[in-house]
Amino acid sequence: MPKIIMCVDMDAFFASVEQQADPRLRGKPIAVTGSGARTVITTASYEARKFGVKTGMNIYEAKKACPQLILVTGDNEKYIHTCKELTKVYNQFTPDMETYSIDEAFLDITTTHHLFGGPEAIGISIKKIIKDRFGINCTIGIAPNILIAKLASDISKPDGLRWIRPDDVPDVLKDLPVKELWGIGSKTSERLAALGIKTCGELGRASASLLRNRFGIIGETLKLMGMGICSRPVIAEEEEPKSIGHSMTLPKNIGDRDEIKAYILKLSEMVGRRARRYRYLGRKVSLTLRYPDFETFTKQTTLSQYANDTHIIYKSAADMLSGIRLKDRIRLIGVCLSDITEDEPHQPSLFEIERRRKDLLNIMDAVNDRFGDFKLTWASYIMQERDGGVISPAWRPTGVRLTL
DNA sequence: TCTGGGGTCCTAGGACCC
DNA sequence: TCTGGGGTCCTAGGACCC
Repeated sequence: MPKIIMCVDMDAFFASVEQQADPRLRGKPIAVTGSGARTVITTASYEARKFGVKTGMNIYEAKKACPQLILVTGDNEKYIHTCKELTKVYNQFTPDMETYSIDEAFLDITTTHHLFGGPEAIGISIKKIIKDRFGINCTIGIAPNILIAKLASDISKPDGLRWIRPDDVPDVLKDLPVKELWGIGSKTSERLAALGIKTCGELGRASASLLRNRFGIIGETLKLMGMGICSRPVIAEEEEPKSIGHSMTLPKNIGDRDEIKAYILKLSEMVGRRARRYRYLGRKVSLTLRYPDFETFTKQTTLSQYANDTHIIYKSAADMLSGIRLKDRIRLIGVCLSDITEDEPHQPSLFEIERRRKDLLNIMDAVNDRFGDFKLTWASYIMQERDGGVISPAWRPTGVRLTL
């Protein structure tokens, strides 16, 4: 029996939430941005999109496209709150629900839709509840699998509802550019175009061995995607994270290593604190740097033991920095902890506690000695300054991805 | 007043081991 | 009187997603 999967995608989520919160913004071209000096557009309202304002644009570009654009600094708590409320709505219709991102969810309604009058009736209900309760439009796609459900919602935005039944799939895909499929980006579509494959129809008919030769293990998956086949299930349980990282574009490019290290310390503390809060340890630390010309590179090192201590993360990242000859000033710094495992709860011995306290004090002293300019203390600089705790669509309502 | 931040997955080459 | 072959671990980089 074919499954019935629903994709619920909020329309211009952050912008819609802001317009709902402030009636003066309704019907106007607005854009939500981050808080930094060199931020970009996170979400543009549909009124702003008409002028060509797009996600990822810098402020200058966006204002050029739409001079009357109203900029709103994102308020993550609002979006998280709304997202959590939305999951409650979805759970009225099925327990088999995956919060894929902050503004998108997959629902497997295969075994529950008959209780509510069928898939379309559920879609209509969800749209109405969300509109009535939160004042937000959403677009819903219904299909035999996630790939097609997502496509159905993508091609029906905004404020749409589309059910692609199994028999309709070939027709929908026949002339659809491959780039429209979830998982096929610009590079893959270019490589496919070089093989004369532009539409999903062509991809579905392409030679499996040719695709395997050119694309390796994903070759067959590509062909299946072209045919509208996808076996990825709706994953209701939150999975363990694979990495915990933070990065920041600096207010100004910096070349001074001590200044760079101060940022590395701050990012290490953000990473360590999040890992500790959710009881994860990691064994790999990576340091990412970006030059003004946007060249970006990463150094990674394996720790001798799993850890989530700020100073261990900091030390390995700072050591990696020492081994790098910088060709220019730095525009972005990132610190990431990966190879994650759960922290086994255990009673630290008195010895351990004492050792940790000493380590902590030592590192603080060392840091303060070195970066006296920053008047660095745990309380004043690292702990309190949070940079708005950027929310990303990779965020999930519970668990470690709660980066606030 | 150029270009954010959070992730996942895959590949490729080298070191090292048997 | 030339260089097997499989496996794992490691680092680096890239594609893709929201």
